[in-house]
Amino acid sequence: MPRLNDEVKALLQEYADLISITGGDAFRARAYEKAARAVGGHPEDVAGLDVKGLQGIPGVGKSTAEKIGEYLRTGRIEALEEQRAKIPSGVREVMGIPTVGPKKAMALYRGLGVGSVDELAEAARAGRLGEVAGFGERSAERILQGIELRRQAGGRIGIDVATALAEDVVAALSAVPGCIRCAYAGSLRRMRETAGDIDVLATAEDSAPLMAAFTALPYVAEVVVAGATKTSVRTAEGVQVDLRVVPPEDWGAALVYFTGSKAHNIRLRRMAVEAGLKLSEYGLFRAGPGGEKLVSASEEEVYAALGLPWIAPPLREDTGEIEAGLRDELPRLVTERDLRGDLHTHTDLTDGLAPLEEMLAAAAARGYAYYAVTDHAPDLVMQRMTDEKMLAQRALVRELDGRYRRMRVLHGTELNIGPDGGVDWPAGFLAGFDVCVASVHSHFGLDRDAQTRRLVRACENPHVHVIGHPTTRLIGRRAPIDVDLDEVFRACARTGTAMEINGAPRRLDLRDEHVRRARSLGVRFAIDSDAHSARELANPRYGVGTAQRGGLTPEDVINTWTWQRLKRFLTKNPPH
DNA sequence: GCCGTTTTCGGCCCGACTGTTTTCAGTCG
Repeated sequence: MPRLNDEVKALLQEYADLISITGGDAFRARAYEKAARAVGGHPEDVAGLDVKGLQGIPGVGKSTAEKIGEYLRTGRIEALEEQRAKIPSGVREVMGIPTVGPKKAMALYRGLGVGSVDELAEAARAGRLGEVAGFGERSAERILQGIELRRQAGGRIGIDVATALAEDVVAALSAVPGCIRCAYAGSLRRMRETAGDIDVLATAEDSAPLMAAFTALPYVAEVVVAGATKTSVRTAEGVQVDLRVVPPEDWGAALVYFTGSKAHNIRLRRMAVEAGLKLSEYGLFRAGPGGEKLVSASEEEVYAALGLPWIAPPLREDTGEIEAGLRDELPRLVTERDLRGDLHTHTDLTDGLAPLEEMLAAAAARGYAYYAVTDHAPDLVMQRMTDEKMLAQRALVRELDGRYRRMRVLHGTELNIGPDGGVDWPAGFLAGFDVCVASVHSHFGLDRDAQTRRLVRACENPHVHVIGHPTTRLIGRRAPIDVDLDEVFRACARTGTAMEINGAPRRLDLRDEHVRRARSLGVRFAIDSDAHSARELANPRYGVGTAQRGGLTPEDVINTWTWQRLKRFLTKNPPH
């Protein structure tokens, strides 16, 4: 299920981590990290490459290529196994807690025998961390905060991982003879930002072949439940996948039921009861014993029988969609097909993996009408940006613009919003960009007032068009900054600055509820990929999911607009 | 370990922040 490149990426990353933990050469560790990233972002499948071809991937040399080759041949990497034998795997998990890196993880293991996150939490609560040199009260506190953040994520998996797995299961089962329909449901269909497990629904006259095919999938590690209507498995990565097979005539009711949400379903059932009906996963029935089945075959029929239009899954949270449906005022939700361009992307001039030409070719293949290159600005020092490099890139962009018949290439940048709300360059230099995204990359700990002021000031900058990943949260890893979002939204609406819905699966920032709120205050949005490789240009599908959950229409999203209209927005004259 | 209009060795994204130190190591972006 995971692309082989992702598997290899994970192994190389693990190898790099183990080198760091065991105190190996930091540059060697970095080399493997770099290779891991490069393999993950490489457009070509590594399975089709020999050692020579693997070395064609930038950052992959002889040694790494041989290790990958070994893995493709034998399914294991000896050197990695040797490293694994040295240290419990839990130490690497401990390293995953914010503020804990390889050195601290090792110190905790050596000093206290901490070999798992649970043991770390226990030691921190018991006040034992102080026994290890370099740890004090504050660090124990921050470690516990980090663990809590992870606990809140609750072992849920990212939407990208879940989607890939779900699509693979659906494709495999759809190919089984006798399978009439198959789709995934649950929170994933509602486009929630993470998934706890994966629900797959299928119809067939005979469920046995489907169940057999399901449990035989190569990545199934354990069969949790095996029955005629429901089978649950766990993958090697620990993800639970449930398959339910229903008769073809019950597809619609089952799909409604298993898509949820629970709150939405409860509302539907209550409406059914009020109408003298009964709704279950088996259909909509007349109430009472032996009540006749009215409809069940399609979602549309079920909703219609309750007096509702079909409701898009991302809206099914009982947050007003039922009422809107009854009034026939459901929004025409924005879709991925509505997107005419991407306004936040990177190249290898900063921390992207692919050169400009490769990103442009991939963008053009997506059918975009416009595409902005927005590499990092100099205040993010590690990216080593200079005026000269940026201007040289601009010259190249101007040259390449026009190479693609239907796609306009825009030159932009991702600015850094400083603690006081200032950005990297003075107005004169900024004026040379077609589009400027401005984002917070530092000073995450400012207090609410300061954080709000800095973002408002960034909005007020006439050269800032989009606020990138506005809350800077990383799902399950970093809490959002403390900021008065309403104040910032008002500033956006007032100044004609768009809020980004960053489609990177670990960000999804703004999130659904903020989107809803911002829209009500008159804010416009940009759904961007923040791509650091050609593959990540597909990220907007997740951002679109968030936008749909927030009830956005194409009108709300500036990168669904024609270039003519977007161009006017980018001149940022306050509307009068 | 990778890489070279610095080319087969000697570099490797650099600076800020944090908490612990009493001069700095570790982590992060």
